[in-house]
Amino acid sequence: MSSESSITPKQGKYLTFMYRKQVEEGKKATTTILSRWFRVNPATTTEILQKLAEKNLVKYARYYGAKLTEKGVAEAQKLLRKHRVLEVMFVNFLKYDTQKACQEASKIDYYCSEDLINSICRTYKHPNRCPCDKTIFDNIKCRRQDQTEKSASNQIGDLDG
Amino acid sequence: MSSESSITPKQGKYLTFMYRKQVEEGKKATTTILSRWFRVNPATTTEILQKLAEKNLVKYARYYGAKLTEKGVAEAQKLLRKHRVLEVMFVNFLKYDTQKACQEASKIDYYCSEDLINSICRTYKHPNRCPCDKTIFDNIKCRRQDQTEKSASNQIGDLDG
DNA sequence: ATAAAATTTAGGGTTAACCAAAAATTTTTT
DNA sequence: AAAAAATTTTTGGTTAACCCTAAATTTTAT
Repeated sequence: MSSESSITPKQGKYLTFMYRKQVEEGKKATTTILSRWFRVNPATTTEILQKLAEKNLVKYARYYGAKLTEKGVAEAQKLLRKHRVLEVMFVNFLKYDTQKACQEASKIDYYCSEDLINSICRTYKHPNRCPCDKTIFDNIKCRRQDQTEKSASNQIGDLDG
Repeated sequence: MSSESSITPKQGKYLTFMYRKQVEEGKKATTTILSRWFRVNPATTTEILQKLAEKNLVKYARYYGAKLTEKGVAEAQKLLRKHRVLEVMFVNFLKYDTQKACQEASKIDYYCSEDLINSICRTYKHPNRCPCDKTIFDNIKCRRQDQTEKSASNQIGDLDG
């Protein structure tokens, strides 16, 4: 249930990077480009691409590269929304410049619950642009101010404050 | 450098839990107590305790339990500060109740940079109590509004927004 | 049609977390 | 003080995420 995300942090980074390249820039994210960006051996990139393919987030044909599936696009947008909503907050609330906002958002976006992001999003009246003017994808639940989330009580290892 | 934290997320959870028990409640966090709290096999707890001992965060003598070292206390306080500063923000800015604030803070505290936490802390004029009235430890750098942090440019795999 | 470049396979490695079962140690009962 | 019980540790695993080099394969550019 809830499956907040069945992908790993690194897989998330790959998805969002591929999204930017493919969807937003109309370019193709080749194995080389990915491996250079993430500074890993191409073999590592291939491996991750294959994992993403297993999860149907990417359509992968060897030697021909990988393309985000609908599911992959959705997942990337989910992550980018988190990232960009955080950026909005960091710029507005903490007066960060866009670059720093991006850096700090990158460190935690993956770990932020959708609920938390929605709260921030509502606070800022559902912004549709991040500080660097990229789209913040719409989220129906958020717009509905959906309180459906059961406040899952007694989480393991929580309450450490 | 900067070593923002050489401990793993789980190790961090252990440290903060032990801190609460030992320092704040004057009790002892035995292997059984820890393994029950984290819902893991006692063997797993022993293993983690040994790792913490290797890192000098805990003084560990088999069968006699573990105690936080000075270094361990410092590390725990660093993490608890992050946690509690986040709670302050969630309660004030997002109008979360203390329980929810705690839950959401637990998900990201470890991953938040000290710099980010300091920015939030400054915004709230260095609060010394979290919403559940626990201490927020002082941080000299933060009080000094220390801008020393080099904005480490070009982080690998960042800029995914 | 080759040579060069890109990509994948094959076969590795490390580290974090986890577990069950057996052994060791301490604690509690009787 | 033994025996029994409870706790803790050791032993010997597992899985998953990332990462690598070197060799093979496929594509591309000449």
